[in-house]
Parts: sequence; structure tokens; C-alpha cells
Amino acid sequence: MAATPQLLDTSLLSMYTDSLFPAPGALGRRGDASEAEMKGQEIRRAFLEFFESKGHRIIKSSPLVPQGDPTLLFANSGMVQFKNVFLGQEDIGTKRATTSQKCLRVSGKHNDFENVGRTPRHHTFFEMLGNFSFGDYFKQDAISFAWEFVTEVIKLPKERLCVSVYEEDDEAFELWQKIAGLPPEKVARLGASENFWAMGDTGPCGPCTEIHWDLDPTQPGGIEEDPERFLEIWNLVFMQFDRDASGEMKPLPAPSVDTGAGLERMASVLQGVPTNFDTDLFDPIRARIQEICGKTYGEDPDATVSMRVICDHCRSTTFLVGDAVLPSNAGRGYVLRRIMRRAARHGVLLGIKEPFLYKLVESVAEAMRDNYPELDERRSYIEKVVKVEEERFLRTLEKGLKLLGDEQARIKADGKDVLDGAFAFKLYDTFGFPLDLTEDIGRSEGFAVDTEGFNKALEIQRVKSSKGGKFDAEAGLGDAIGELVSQGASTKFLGYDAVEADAEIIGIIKHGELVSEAGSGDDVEIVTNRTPFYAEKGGQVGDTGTINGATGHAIVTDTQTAGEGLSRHHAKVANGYLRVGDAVKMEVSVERRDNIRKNHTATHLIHYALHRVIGEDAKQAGSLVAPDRLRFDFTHFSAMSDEEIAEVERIANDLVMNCIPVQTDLKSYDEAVKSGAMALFGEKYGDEVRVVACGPSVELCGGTHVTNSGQIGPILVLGESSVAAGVRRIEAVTGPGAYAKMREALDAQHELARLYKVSGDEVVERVKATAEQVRQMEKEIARLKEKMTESANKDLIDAVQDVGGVKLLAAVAQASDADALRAQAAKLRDKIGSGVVVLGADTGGKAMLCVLVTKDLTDRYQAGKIIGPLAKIVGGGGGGKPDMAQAGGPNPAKLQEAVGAAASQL
RNA sequence: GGGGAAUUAGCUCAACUGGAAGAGCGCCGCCCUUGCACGGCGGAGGUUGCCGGUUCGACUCCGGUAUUCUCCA
Repeated sequence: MAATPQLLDTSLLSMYTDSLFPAPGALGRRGDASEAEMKGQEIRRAFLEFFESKGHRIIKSSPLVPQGDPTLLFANSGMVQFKNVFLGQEDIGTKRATTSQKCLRVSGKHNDFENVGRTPRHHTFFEMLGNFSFGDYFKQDAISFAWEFVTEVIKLPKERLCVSVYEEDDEAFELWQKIAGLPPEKVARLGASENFWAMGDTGPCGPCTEIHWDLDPTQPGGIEEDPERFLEIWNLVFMQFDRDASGEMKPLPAPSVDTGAGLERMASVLQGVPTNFDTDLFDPIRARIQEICGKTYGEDPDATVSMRVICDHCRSTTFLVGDAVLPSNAGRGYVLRRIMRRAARHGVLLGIKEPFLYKLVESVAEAMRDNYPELDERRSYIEKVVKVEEERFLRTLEKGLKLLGDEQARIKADGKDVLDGAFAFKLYDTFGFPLDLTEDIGRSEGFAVDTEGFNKALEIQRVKSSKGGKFDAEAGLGDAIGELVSQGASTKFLGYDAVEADAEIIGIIKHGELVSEAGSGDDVEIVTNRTPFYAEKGGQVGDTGTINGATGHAIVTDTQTAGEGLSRHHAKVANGYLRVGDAVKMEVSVERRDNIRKNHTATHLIHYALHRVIGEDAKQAGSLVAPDRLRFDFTHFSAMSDEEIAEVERIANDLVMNCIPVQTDLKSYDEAVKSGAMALFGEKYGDEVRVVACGPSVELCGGTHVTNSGQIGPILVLGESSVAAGVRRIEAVTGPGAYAKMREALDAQHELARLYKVSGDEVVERVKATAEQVRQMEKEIARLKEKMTESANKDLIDAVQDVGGVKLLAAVAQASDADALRAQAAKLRDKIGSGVVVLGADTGGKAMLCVLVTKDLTDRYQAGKIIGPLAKIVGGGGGGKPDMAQAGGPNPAKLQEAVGAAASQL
């Protein structure tokens, strides 16, 4: 969202290069003794308390991973968690809010993350201070609040401030002069690209106004003349219009305010330091990096850039892992991996030779402790994740170095000094070896890299990838749902207490469009005002069942959520027709739902048992609760031992056998967490949450459960496996499914016992003994075969003939397969010392031939050449190496003829 | 979601255009030997991830599948 300070353009770099790399001694903060500089934490607190005093509620930062918003990878501004509030789809019980929001930005027009560290103010991770009005106050108050805070609370000198407004926003232009007393030349009118904000092509939008800090007041001119001299510190967005598809802007009935001020740059201004990285927010991190690499920040320009990169990236890394993101090869995890690898790469540039990023987690936690105490709690876990990923990357680099070394030898042998761009790309694309590292090595080893070829290959790959994007079959569905939502439709869920209910159809979607009626055979989405059907959420699959109306009935095959508070029933109309407005009776498939309940409660018990057995670091990383099975993914760095799995299963079953009632309470989030409920981190919860308790297992959960653990029946863990790096999966069955599985296993055991004629508990020993017996017998057979071959060879050796001074042994032998034939021929070859051996055999109706030539003769006779014509005789083909060849054919009757022809081949 | 790779002994990895599955480390046994990565000899350990196809013959080629790595979105 643009409701944020825009990150400075890289062009600033050239202008302020000098201040980017000041002499070491010059790094001190602004030395005004008259005015104690504010610490980052003090700025944050002052901001929140200031707005609290103006009637705002202080709200916690939401996690970096936005909930229920697939369009956004990460929270990138303060307003993200209030999106639905601004749209009027959610009520949080206050019209004024203020936050310090953790944000992450890795791409976008002004902030390619490759720039981070090279400029004074680019970050991937940063904090945004904001105040929000949801249809309450508007421009006048927003401006006067901001001005009061800037000039009276943090006391920035008025003469170094100026503002900008949207060129058509006369109202804001006037207000600044009136409220702040700014002369017109200090209020710049800027165009839409700078000062007009929109959430998307349609929807809420409006003008912005920004407060800027003059970096060099000795220069003449204002923002319009010299934009790069001014540092934007606060952006106020006035959500004023609603833009429709035609581009027409209608005024919103209750205009809103959304503001954002970057904490890091505000601190840099208040502390009088040249870059955000020099603020106290980074003190412990900078100190630790210097300690690790033994270099001094600010001394060497390249090293300083590397340290800044690491400063930034270790914050992103720590917070991302803390919000349950794991490094992976797709989506959010991939972004995390790239950030970490870039940091690791800069570590190498600083001369650090081993994993070090994980050591910075502690420093980040220390620097952010005041506002994010949870980092301390999760520290050991975060460190573990980071270290594992760093080690993985080092392995990747090693592999790449080896490949590069091989290729380097090759180009040197060819007398070239340019590394193929395609090879550099392959190294990068397939093995994750960074291009800049390849270039570095080239520089020291004396070869160039064809970067043009590299970029070409990258472009081809990019086009190929984006073309692969799946056609969005549900695109129309989103629009239809949106229309229903805007009509104020919502579905009340009754399924905690009921499995059937009367309801009214409020929407039917067919082929992505809203229709008024669905006829027999139609595949549709049916939306009702209330429903006992559980819509897939939190891993629990959607319910199935039937919807019956007076004129027809439909079979529900799945239920999904559709945006805020809406459920859609995927159904096929079996007969008759259903219409919007119809009163219907909705019935959930009870048996299926009961099995889901069992599996869901069992999932909680397993989760609890895992914590008991392998510790609190076993964080939930996903789950599936289906009628026939359950799956539970959790973070853990090694395979579980059989004993651990057995222990988890035992604990879970103990809880079942104790028949513990399951209690569900509605509580406030804070109250729930205080009472010890397990909340998933990285998850956003509403103010009121459901707490599901079954004995010692207490979790926040919106799913459906049994009423007593005894109803679950046996819990049987089927296996434990790996899903991704650092994530393990447990699969289990319960109730009837578990019983059937156990019955099956016992039946198999009984069958084995019967076949082996032993009692059930002796089966394992008996099978072991039998396997050993088989092994011994196989050995004995091999020994006997060899003996037989030897005696057969005694006869064959007499058949040696002399062909032009070369010994030739050509004969038909007895052999069961090609391997045996070859072994036999090898024995004969060793016996004759020098010569050619040609053996044929009938192996189960197939003709096999084998030709061996002793090494001293391979320059005159090649086994592969000799065998060709012979193979043709038996109707097949073959070949091999100079000293050994094999062939086969379908005609064993001609074996004698083939072997006889050998002499003529010499 | 789409592309590129990898999967061989307990571990790390070889095996050329399809033609006898190997090395180093580890393990077991024996010998030698009072010290640091001792040395020597011998041995066990393999359904080459799984399923299918092509071929006289597949670790090798083709298709599918699983897992891991990696790039792009």
C-alpha cells in the first residue's frame, strides 16, 4: 500500500555518497546537549501514547503473514490488518486505532531488495507507525494530529519541515497553511504518482499528504525543485472515494484516514545520523556483526554495505521465522530463503567462513525486546531454523564450487577465458550458485563470465515460468462472492450444536455467476443465511450432506468458506430445482461428521503428546482433518525415533481411555492465552476465540469436536515422515478406521502363524530364522553351481582349437542366465591364458551368446565385432567392449551353428 | 503453479557413447603394535528410490511417481 513513506530512490546514493560513508569518528549522533536524542523505543512509545491520548486504541502489530488474504505475501504497511475494517466488512469496536506494525517489503517499484544496504534507507523489514480513522475524523484532525506530534512531541524544528499534497486537493493545501502556519511555498502540490493512493484499480482511493524533512536547509528551493534533498517521514492517506470499474469516483459516505511513518527513518532524523542503519535500533546488531567478522563498521565502504545488508536481513529473517515462515522453495518461504542467502553471501564477503546468521537472532531479539518479547521466547527455535538453513546453503555452495572447478578446467583446456553464460545460468538455476560469486571467482582465477548469455537464459526461464500459470477457474467465483458480500450477505454457522437446520437460500452461483435458480443436474455453489455445514478451515475438511427444498433437492459434496463470514456449499442438484429465497432443510452426513470430530479431537491430543515427548519447539505447521484420517505437520529437525512415536501414541490413547469431557468456551484472546491455551503463532485471532479443552490439551480452535475423548476410540499412528526441510508429518487414524487397521494387522499375523505353524507371538522369530535359512541355501546353491561349472569346463577345455595361431574355444554350454554364462566363460578364458572364448547357451528358450577376448589380443580381435554375425544367426543382436561382449536371440536351435561360425570370424 | 537437477553400501561419492556395480571413510574378524587420523590381511554390507516401457542386455535411454535440492512466478 502506498500509505507509507516511499523508500528513497537509488539515485540518492550518488548525491549523498559522502554521508553514506562518513569517517569512523564522524558517526556520532547529533550532539545537541540541549535536547536529549530519542531512542527508537521512545519514539515508538511516544507515538502510540500520543494517539491514545487522542482517543485511539493501541492495537498490536499483526503477524508478518496476513491471514486470509492470498493476494498479499506479507504485511507491507500498517493498514493491512485493517483492510476489511476500511471496507466496512469487519467491526473491531473502535473508530480510531494506532499501531506500530512490523512490515516486510521485498519487491515493488521503489524497493528491489537487491538495493538494501546500498542506500541509506532501503529495508526489507521495518516498522511502520500509523494512526487510523475508520469513518471518524478526516483531513483536518489527521493533519493537526500529525503536526502536533512532529513539532511538539518529538520536537522537530519547524523550519526544516515541509509538506506535499495532491495537486487537486485544495482542501489539504488550505489546511496545512491554517493549522501549521506553513507558507504556501512550503506546501508542494504533487501529481498522482506521488500523492494519490488506491488499494487497487477499483475500490477505495484518495489523495495523500506527506511530511518531509529537509536534509540540507542551506540549499535553496523546495521539493519541486530539489526532490532528492527531502526525506519523506510521514504519509497521510485520505480515503475519500470509491472508484468503480468505469473509473468514476464516487465520494465515500464515511471517509477514512490511514497514515504511515517509518520508525527507522524517523529515528535517523531525530538522532541526526546519515542512514537508518546508524540508529540505535540497530546498535546490538551492528555490534555483534563487527564482533563476528572483526571489521569496523564505517571503515571500508564495501564491508559497510555488507554489514548493512546483514543488519537488515537478519531482522527480516528473525521476524519471519518467528511468524512461522520456514525457508523453502516456493512462496513466502522462498522469499525468506533468498533474504537469508543474500545475508550469508555478504557474510562471506566479510570473510566469515561459517554459519553466523543464527548468532544474530539473539541481537535482534535484544534490539526489539521492548516491543516484541515473543522473540525471546522463540529464540532457540528461530536459531535452530536459521542455522539449519545456513548449513544447507554452505553445502549448496560447495557443490557449485566443484562444478565450477570442473568447468574451469575444461575451458582452460580449450584455451578460452570466458565462461559460457548458459553454464553460469545452469549453475545458478539448478544448483543455486549465485552469479556474483561466479564472477568473483572468475576475477581471481582469470576468466570472464558471459553475463549477457546468462541474462538471456534467465529471460527464457522467466517467460517459461510465467506462462505456466494456471488458468484461474475460480476467477468468476470471486466476483460473484464479492457481489453477495456487498449485498450484506452472511452465513451463520450452527454446526457446533446441530447437524441439521432450516435455512434460506440467499445465493446460487453457477459457472462463476450469480443465478436465481439451479435445475436438475446443475453443479452449483449454494449460499444460505445459516448452515450446520462446517466449511473447510483450520485443516478440517468441509462437510457433505443434502439440501432439501419444497421443489427439489441437492447433494452437497463440499463446503468452503467464501470470504468474510460466508459459506458456500458445492452441490449438485439431484432432482427438481432450487431457487434463491427458497426455505430449505439442510442435513449434514452424520457418520462422516462424527468421524471428522474424532479425528479433530485426536489431532489435539497428538499435538499435546508431541509437546510432551519432543518439546515445545514442535510447532504446528499444518494439519488435515478428514473423515478417514488425520495428518499433523510440525517443525522438528530430525526423524522421530520409533520409541518417541510409540510414546506419543501411548499418551494420546491414555487421554482417550480416561474418557475426558471436551469443553468449549468462548473467551477473549488475552484471557485464553493467559489460561495457557496453545495458540498458533503467526496466526491472527479475533477478539473472541473458541477454546477447546480436553484434559491437559487446551487449544484455540474453531473446529468441531467430540464431547468426550472416549468417543474417539483407538488412535493409531500410521507413520512419521518428512514433508519439507525441518517439517515432519504424523499420520494417524482413529475410531472405526483404526479398529479396522488393527484387525487387518492381527488377521495377517494369524495367517502367518498358521502358515508357519507357530503361535502368534513366535511369528517374528520364525520369519527371521527362515530368512537366514534362505540366505544360507542361496549361498550353498551358488557354491554348487560353481562346482558344476568347473566340472563342465573340464570337458569344454578339450574343445580348444588353434585358428591361425590363436586359441579359440567355441562351444555350447549349460547356463541358467547371462550372468552364469559370462562367469563360466571368464573361468575358461583364465584357463587358456591367451585366446578367444565363445560360449552359447539356451536360457529358458532364449539363445544367449558370450564372447571374451584376452587383453593381449584385443588389438587384433574385438569381442564386440566377433559377436555381431553370430548373434544374427540366432535371430538377435548384441555387442559389448573389446574384451567382452554379450548377445541374445530368440532361436536357441541355431546355437550350435552360431558357435561353429566363430572360427570364421577370426 | 511452471522449469532444471539429484536419488547407487551405514556415510561421502565414482562407474565414459547401454555391455562383469566400485573407491574412501565407517563396521566385524585376525595379525602387527604400548602414544598422535597407527599399519597389514581378510570379511560382511546393494531389489542402483518406486512402477512401467524400449533393448539380446538398463545404474545408464524413455514415460510415470515419490522425496530432496534449485531457479522463476
